[in-house]
Amino acid sequence: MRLSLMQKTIQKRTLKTRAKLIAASEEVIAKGGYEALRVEEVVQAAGVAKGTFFAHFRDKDALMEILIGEKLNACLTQAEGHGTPKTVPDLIEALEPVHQFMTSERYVFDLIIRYSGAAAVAEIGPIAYCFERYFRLVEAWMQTVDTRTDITPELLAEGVQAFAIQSMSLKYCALHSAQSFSDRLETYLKAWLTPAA
Amino acid sequence: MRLSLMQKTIQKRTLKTRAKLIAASEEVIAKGGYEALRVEEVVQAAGVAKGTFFAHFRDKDALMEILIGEKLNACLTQAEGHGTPKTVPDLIEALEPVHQFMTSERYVFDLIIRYSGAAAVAEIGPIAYCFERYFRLVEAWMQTVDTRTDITPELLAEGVQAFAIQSMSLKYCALHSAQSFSDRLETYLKAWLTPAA
DNA sequence: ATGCTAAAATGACCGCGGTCAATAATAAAT
DNA sequence: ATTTATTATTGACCGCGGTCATTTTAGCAT
Repeated sequence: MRLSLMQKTIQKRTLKTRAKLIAASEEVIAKGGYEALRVEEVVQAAGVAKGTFFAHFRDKDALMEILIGEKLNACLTQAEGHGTPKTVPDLIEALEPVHQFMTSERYVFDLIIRYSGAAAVAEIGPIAYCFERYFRLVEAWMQTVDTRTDITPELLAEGVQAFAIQSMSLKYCALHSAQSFSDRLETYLKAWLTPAA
Repeated sequence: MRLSLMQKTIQKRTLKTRAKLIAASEEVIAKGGYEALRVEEVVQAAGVAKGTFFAHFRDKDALMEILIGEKLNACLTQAEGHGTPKTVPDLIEALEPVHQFMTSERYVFDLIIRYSGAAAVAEIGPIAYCFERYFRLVEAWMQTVDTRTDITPELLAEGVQAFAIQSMSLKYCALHSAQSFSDRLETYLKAWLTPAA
């Protein structure tokens, strides 16, 4: 007999259904992008009922967090493989895949920003995890790039993140479309990492 | 007879209906906050049909932009009245009403971020306008605060904005709740405005 | 006053995310 | 193999934002 405090056993079919849902979602997204995804379309493609979807994911955003988080992680892995950058342009180039994906769709950018923070320490979501990973990566790089030394690498990295987000935001702002994303970020980071006065 | 190219005349009742809708919205928000606002509740309180709402506002977000933009403008006016700040803590104090309102509700913060950029130069929305105003205000202050001089006040102001947003974001992140909003922003701004190396 | 036309208001309707009581399938115990 | 307790699935249903063909009203011309 099972003890009352035992954790609920997960049936094999649960994993299969979940995999079907994820696969169907990726199919739908490959066809029309993230924004156009409809839960009804996903469950139809997966061959399950609508209620099943919400038994596997808290809501539509939770699925998006997983899918976008996966992609983001792949981009971060790619960035890590770039080799430690030595200059600001090099740093920007190394992070390019990440920034590229984050601004691939307005919907994606907004969702990432919305879930970039962990609502509770206990349950850090996929995207919050990616932000932490981005931060740690840049922090490590800060010791190889030739920067100012009056503040900690941690603070330097937080600043890089802040300026990267600012630059991405301005990509969607018609008032500041004179400069390209890379140029703007370069201006910011030079001023942040190597101040002259 | 009216000419075909004449602009459509606006009837008096249009203004009255719009005013009723705005007033009803403010009432509803005063009761339960921005997030809990339901269009159905607003139109019921205003005594009009649902379709009327959407004849006056493109969508629910458009109404929110107007209402939140109004509040933001009031906060900015208050900030302007504070007198030109001379130190970083003073700068933070001067901007406090603005930051306070922006983080009064998670829903409000997300909406502000989402509409902070003007989608098209032609149609700059209320919130994008406030961002521009915030930026100009800080830019002007940059000439009185004792800062580094190697970069333009414009760039300095953009950085202040970026760090303010970063600090507000982290307010909603349980992983970084050790520091308070003001302390974190102060750390950022000191490093940004008065680098030591 | 009356007729006419453009503007404004209406509410039934739709799309889509999300819920939940009922039902089916699974795995363990006998 | 049968029973039983638990987990997974189902689909009718709801809430709420948004649409649009139809109706009502305002304002001008006669």
